[in-house]
Amino acid sequence: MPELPEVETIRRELEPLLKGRRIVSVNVLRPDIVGWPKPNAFKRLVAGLTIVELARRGKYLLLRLKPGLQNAECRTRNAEPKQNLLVIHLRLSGHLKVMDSRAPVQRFERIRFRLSGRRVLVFVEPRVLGRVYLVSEDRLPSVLKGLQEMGLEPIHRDFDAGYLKDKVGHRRSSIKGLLLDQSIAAGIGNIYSDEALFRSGIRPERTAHRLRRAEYPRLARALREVLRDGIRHMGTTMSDSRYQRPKGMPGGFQKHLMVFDREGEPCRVCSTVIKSCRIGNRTSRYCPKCQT
DNA sequence: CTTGTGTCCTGTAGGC
DNA sequence: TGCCTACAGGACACAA
Repeated sequence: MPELPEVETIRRELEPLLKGRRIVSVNVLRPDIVGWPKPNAFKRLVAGLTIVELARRGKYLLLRLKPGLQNAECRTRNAEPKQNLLVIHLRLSGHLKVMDSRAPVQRFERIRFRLSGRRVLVFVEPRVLGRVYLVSEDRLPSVLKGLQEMGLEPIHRDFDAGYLKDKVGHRRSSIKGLLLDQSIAAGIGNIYSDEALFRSGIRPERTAHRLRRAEYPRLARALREVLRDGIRHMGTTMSDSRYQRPKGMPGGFQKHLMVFDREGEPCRVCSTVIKSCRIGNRTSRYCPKCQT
């Protein structure tokens, strides 16, 4: 469930807890979670590096690392290509916790990073779809194609009606499906696409190339605003979702959802019953009256 | 290039 | 009560 607002909230809350800490060692409980390189190399290369900064691109969390300065071991390590980014993707159910180093193994714990200062960073991921990668900045495009081909984030200043029309104006699939494509609008998932389509009055199954000219600015604006609102409320925590902030707190945007997870309930604007439909193997919710 | 479909993986909700 | 199936979701591989 983590989409851009959830990952951004995690980034903001994690940064003060992780910045300046050294990764002492790594415990990999589920090797499948390590996307690159092989788990053993991952463990060896990440140990000893210091976290200097947390960044985010779409739904990817990026921990910028630098070699430790004092020990001699680092000089030999510098001869290898510099592995300076720890990339984490939470996929559907992943979350990150910073805890005391004595904390017991968590339910669904997949990886534990032991940190300086008696802390640990724990990656909890029930569905084992999330991934961690250790890459150098220059190899990022070849290892993580999704990051390389990522489109603009709707909160980027250049994301506007013109950009959106260029990307989807000629395409014949549903606008909903296209909004989930990270090469078009980075960071959008099922929740925020449904909400943005509601706000712009567009039905999810509408074919992109048949959108009217006036609908592009509305959609671009709705995407931008729904993400900003999501960030402001620190993300969406559904009753059945595992999204939580690093200290276990829920987000607050679920109280503001207009359509997502509301099928069968009355529209908050016009009281019409919210409907749902399947688009490319995903569920989409909309108001039949407010959205045309 | 574009589009749709299946897969990864596991817990949980709902049906019977 | 307990078993079974469907479903959830993001990214990507693959076929048409």
